[in-house]
Amino acid sequence: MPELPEVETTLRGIEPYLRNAIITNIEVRNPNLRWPVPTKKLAGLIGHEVSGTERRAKYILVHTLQGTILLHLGMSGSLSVLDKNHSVAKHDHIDIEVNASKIIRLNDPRRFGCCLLVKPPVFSHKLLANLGPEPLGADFDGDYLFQQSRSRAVCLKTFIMDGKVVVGVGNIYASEALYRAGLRPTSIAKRVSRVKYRNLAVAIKDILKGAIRAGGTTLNDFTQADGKPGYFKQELQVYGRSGEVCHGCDSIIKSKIIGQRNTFYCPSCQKG
DNA sequence: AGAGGTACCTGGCAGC
DNA sequence: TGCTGCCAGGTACCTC
Repeated sequence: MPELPEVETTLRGIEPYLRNAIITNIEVRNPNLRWPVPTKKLAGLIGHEVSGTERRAKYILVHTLQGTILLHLGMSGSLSVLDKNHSVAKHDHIDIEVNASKIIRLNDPRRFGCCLLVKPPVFSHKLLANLGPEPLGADFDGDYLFQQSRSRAVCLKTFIMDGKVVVGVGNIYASEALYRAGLRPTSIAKRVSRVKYRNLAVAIKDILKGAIRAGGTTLNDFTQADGKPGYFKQELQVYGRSGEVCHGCDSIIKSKIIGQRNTFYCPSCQKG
């Protein structure tokens, strides 16, 4: 479900409720996420104030002076803001209650997400230490991609989905960015030119910004923190469209498994 | 070092 | 209606 735009959309939805809020309770109904949820350690945050929130890659960080809650939504997770005492549904694993009035609720059917407590220095944590640059940051551009790719014999799509290269480009937006840049997902990363990487970097930024503006992509079950769907699905050019006509020419969109993930492209528009 | 495969888990859907 | 098999937005970790 969530790629970078969905995580960013989620953070924007919950941030107003967390800003300077006092954590008044943390309820863990099911600690069996990707890694065991440290219920007791999290309880140590009760009574303390949220000092800030941020996103790094697809992680949401909720800072307090006692430690940082590190949240990941995995494939199927979502966070929503609800009134305290809102009824509990299936897969509602964790509630973070703030100001004794609202709860930030994690629902994650597949339980690939995580909720950990990290002590400073937060960015030295194993999960954060080796991440590549943010795609929307100034240090991510075509020259960087070109330089990183010189020793890489993997498919271009696998390369841009590698979190050590750049974070936040998941399966949907990888296909979309490659389409926008006119590049074949199966091209070998180290054989792609600097000029093409410049186009690709711009395409990645544009796609992600557009998706954030639309509130993310809702395929089956993604909703923003207020329960509304994202509207980027209408703007998808290739993802999920195999067998349909390309919006840019008369060709039929194809799909191919690359790195165990379904990949969509136009054989005519993407020759690079 | 880099490439490729496996594992974690539930739910929805197509096909029988 | 119910069963089976397949697919799904992520990514750490293992082996080669």
